[in-house]
Amino acid sequence: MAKTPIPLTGAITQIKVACNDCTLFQLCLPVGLDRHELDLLDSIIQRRRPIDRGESLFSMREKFRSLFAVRSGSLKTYTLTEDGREQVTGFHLPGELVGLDAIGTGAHGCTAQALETTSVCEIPFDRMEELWARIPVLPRQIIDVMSNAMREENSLVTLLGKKSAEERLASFLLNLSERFSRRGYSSREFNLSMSRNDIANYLGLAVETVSRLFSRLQEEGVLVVDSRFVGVNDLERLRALAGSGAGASGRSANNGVV
Amino acid sequence: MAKTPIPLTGAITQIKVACNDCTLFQLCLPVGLDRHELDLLDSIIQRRRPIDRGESLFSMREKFRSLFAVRSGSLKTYTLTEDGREQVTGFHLPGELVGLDAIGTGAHGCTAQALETTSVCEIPFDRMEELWARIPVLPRQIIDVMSNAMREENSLVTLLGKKSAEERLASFLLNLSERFSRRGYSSREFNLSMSRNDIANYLGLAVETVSRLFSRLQEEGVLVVDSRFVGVNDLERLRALAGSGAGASGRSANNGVV
DNA sequence: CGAATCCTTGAACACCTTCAACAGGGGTGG
DNA sequence: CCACCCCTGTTGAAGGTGTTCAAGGATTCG
Repeated sequence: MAKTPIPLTGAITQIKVACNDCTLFQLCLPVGLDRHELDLLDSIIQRRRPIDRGESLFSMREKFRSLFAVRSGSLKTYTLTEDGREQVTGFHLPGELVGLDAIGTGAHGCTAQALETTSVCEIPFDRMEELWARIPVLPRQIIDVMSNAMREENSLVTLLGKKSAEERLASFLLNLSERFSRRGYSSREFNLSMSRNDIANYLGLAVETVSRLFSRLQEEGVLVVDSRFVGVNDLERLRALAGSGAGASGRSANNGVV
Repeated sequence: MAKTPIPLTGAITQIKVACNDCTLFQLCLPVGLDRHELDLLDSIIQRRRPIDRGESLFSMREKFRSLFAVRSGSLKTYTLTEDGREQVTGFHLPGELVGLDAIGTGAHGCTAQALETTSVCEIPFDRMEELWARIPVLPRQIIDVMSNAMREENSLVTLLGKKSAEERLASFLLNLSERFSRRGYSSREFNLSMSRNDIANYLGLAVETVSRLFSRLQEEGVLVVDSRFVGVNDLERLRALAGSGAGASGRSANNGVV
C-alpha cells in the first residue's frame, strides 16, 4: 500500500509496494476501489522506515495528522488512566488501520507502539479528505472499517465484563487464530508478538494469572506452549472454553466477572 | 430532527420537530450543516411513534436499515455472549446515535431497548447515502461521530480492565453527570433511567455490589441516593474516587481488576 | 558472562461474588 | 380499596476467583 520501495535501514528488500500489488489488498482500506481510484489513493500514501520494537507510531494527546495501516509486524495501542495505569486496548496485525479514534477530536486517544519491527503505510488525513470528492466510495470504506472496529470493541467489552479469566484467554487465542488464518498463516500454530504482560493487561488480568492459564491449558492438552509460540491441539475444546466455561476444567460456572 | 409532528398515542404534544428547530441540534448529526443541507437531511428522516419502556428499537442480527438518533428518553444497547449472557454496552441519551456498529456488516451487532418512553428519529441509511453527493460534509459528520464513539468505548474498556468497583461506579456517575449537563440538565442532580441491574451489568459487577456502593457513597456523604434519584454532594470527592481510588475509603490501592 | 527483563510457580490474602432473606413499590385483580 | 404478587433493590454472611507478595528459573542482550 505504499508507492515506492521503503528506504532500507538494514538489508531487507521491499518488493510489494503499491496498493495494486499489496498482498493486504483484501484486508486493508482499498477493498472495493477500482484501478484508477487505487492509483489516486496510492499517490498520497507515504512510506516510513520500519519502526523498531518499542518505538511509538504516535502518542496519546498528540495532534492527529494521519491514519496508519499496518503492512508487516504488529502494534499495540494503549491508553492511560487518570493516575497513569496503562490499558492495552488492541493488538493490530497487517492490514489493520489505527488512529481512527483520533479523527473526531483531532488528537490521538491512544498510543500506538510496535511490538516488533513493523512497517506501516501512512495516510495523511487532510489529503485523504481531498480525495473523497474524486473517490466517493472512500468515505464509505472508512465508515465500514470504523463500524467493524466498533463491533470488535463491543466484543472486547463483553469479554471484560462477563468472562472468566479462562474464557478471556481462550477467546483471545481464538481471535488471534482467526486473524492469522485470514492472513494466510496457520490458524493452529503461531508466534505471539506480545508479551505475557501485554496479554494480561489487554485481558484485564494479572500476568501471573495468564501464565498459570497457559500452563494449565498445556497440561490439559488444549495447547502446546513454548514461550511465545502457541500450538492449538484441541480447537474444539478451546472454543468451548471461550464460550461458556462449561468445558472439562474443574471450574465453577460463575457469571464471569471476577 | 423529524419533519412533522409525531403521531400521538397519548396526550403529549410534540413541538420541536424539524432538525432546524430541534433543541438537540448541537449534539446530533446536523452540526455543521447549513440551512439547505439541513432541509435535505430533514426530508429523509422518519418519525416513529414513541416506544415504550422495554420495547426494542432493533435487535441483534436483525438486518440493518436505519440509524437512529435519540430525541427524548433513553436507550440501552446490549449484546449476548455465545451462551446467552447479556452484556450492556451503552446507555444512550438524547442527541446520540445508535446502530453505527451495524453499517459494516449489514446486520445489527447489538439490541437497542428503551429504558423509558423514548422517541427517536429514524435515518434510513440507503437514503442517507444518496445524500452524500449533495451534502459532502455528511459522511465526515458520521465519521466524526463514530470516531468519538470509538474513543468512548476505549474508556469503557479501560474502566472494565483496570478499575475497582468503586472507581467504576464513580466514573459512571461522573460520565452521566457530564452528559446531562451538556444537555442543559443539572450535573449534580438527576434521575437514573436504568435499573441497578443494568448499571451492574454495564460495569461488569454484581447488582449487590452496586447497591452496596450506592449505600456507602451515601454514608460517606458523597451522594444522596433515593432509589433512582442521585444527588452529587461532593463532586471533587467523586472525581477522586473515579480516578485512582486513592480517596478517603479504607480500600487498598490494588490494580483494579477483580 | 552478568544485568535486566520476562516468565513461571507457590502461598496468603482480598475484593467481589454468590447465596439467602427481607423490605419497598407498583401494578393487577379480587 | 385492599390484598396479593412480582420485581427491584437492599443488606448480611460465606465462599471463591483472581490478586498480591515472594522467589526462583529462563531468556535476551549489552
